[in-house]
Amino acid sequence: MSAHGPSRHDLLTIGQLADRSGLAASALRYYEKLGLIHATRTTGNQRRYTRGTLRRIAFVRAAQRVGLSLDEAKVALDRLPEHRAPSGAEWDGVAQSWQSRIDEQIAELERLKAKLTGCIGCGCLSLTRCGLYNAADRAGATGPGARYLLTRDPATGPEPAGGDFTE
Amino acid sequence: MSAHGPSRHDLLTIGQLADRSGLAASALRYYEKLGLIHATRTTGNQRRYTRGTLRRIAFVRAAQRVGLSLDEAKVALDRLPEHRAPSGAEWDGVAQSWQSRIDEQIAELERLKAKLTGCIGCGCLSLTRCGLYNAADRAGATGPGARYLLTRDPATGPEPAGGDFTE
DNA sequence: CTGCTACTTGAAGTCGACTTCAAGTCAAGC
DNA sequence: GCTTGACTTGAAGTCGACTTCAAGTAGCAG
Repeated sequence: MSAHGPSRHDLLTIGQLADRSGLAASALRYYEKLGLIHATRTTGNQRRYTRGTLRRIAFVRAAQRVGLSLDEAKVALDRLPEHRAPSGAEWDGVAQSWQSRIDEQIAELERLKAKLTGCIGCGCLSLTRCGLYNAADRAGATGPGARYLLTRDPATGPEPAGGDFTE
Repeated sequence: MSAHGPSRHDLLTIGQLADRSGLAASALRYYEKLGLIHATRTTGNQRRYTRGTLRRIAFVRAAQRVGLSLDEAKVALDRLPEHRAPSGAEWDGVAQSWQSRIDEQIAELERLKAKLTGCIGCGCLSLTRCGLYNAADRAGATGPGARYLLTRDPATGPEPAGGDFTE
C-alpha cells in the first residue's frame, strides 16, 4: 500500500484513544453517539480513529471547562472543519467566544474571592453589614429546572445572584 | 409574649425563603433533608426559618461555586456555629481553604485562556506544534466514575490533564 | 489453529442535585 | 365558617454525562 491517506499507523483503536485522551472507552463511544467524534470501521467492525480525533476531544474537554454542555460543544465543533485543522479565522470566532466565557468565570470567581476576603477583614462581627449575612437575597429565580452554578449564559437574563454576595 | 427569641416577624415561611434565596421550595426541602439547613415547625407542622438560614444558603451556594458538592458543603458548614454568625477565626479557616480553591480555578482558567490565545496567535497552521492539535495526550485517567471538570481535588493525584493543553 | 485480549452492541444502572406529582392539611382574609 | 393559596409528605421522575453489564466477535502472537 502506497496511499497517503491515514495508514494503519495513524489510526488508533478505541483503547489507544482512551489511553491518550484520558477518557474511558465507554465515554468515547458515548461521544460518538452524540456526534462529537467519528470513527471509521475495520472490516471486522471495530472503530479506528484518526489522530485528529484527539484534537476534537481536546476541544470538547476544553469546552466543558468553560462551562459548555456536550451538546453546546457539538455546535461549536460543527462549525469547524471536520478533516482539517481549523484556520486562524475559524479559530478566532470560537476562541473569542471562549475568551469572554473564561473572563466571565474568572471575574465571577474574583468577585467571590473579594467578598470572602472582605468578610474575613470585617471579622463578620457586624452582622448586619457582612456580605454573607444577608447575602442570599434578591435572586432572579431562573425558573424551575434552572441550575446556575456554571451554566449561566452571559446573554440570558440579568444575573441570577442566588449566591452572589450583592446587597 | 415578650420573649426575645425570633418572633413571628423574623421567621420565614418556605415560600418566603424561596423568594429571598432564589431557590425553589423543593430545593430547600432537599437541603433540609441533607442537613444543610434546619427549620422549626409551627403547631400545624409547617416549616419556619430564621433569617440566619439565608446565610447558610449563601454559604452553600458559594461552596457550590468553588466546586464543592452539597455533602462537602455540609462538612464545612458543620464546623461553623449553628445559631450564631461565625467568628473571625472560624471564618478564617473556611475562607482560606476556599481562597486556594478559587485561586486554583482561576489559575486553571488562565492557563486555558493562555493556550487559547497562543493557538490564535500561531494561527493553528503549524499543526504539529499547535497545543490543541496534540493536546489530549498524557491523561492520568482518574479511574472509573471520575469526572474532572470542576471537581478536582487539589490534594489528590498529579493533575489529570485530560484536557490540559500540555505537551 | 489456539488462546488471549481488545473490541462490539444495546439496555440498564449510577450519581448529584433537584423537580414533579398526588393527595391531603394549614393559615389567613372576608 | 369558608375559601383560597401556601404548605405537608414520600415516591418517583429528570437531566447530563457517563459506566456497567452480558454475550458475543475481532485481531494478533505464538
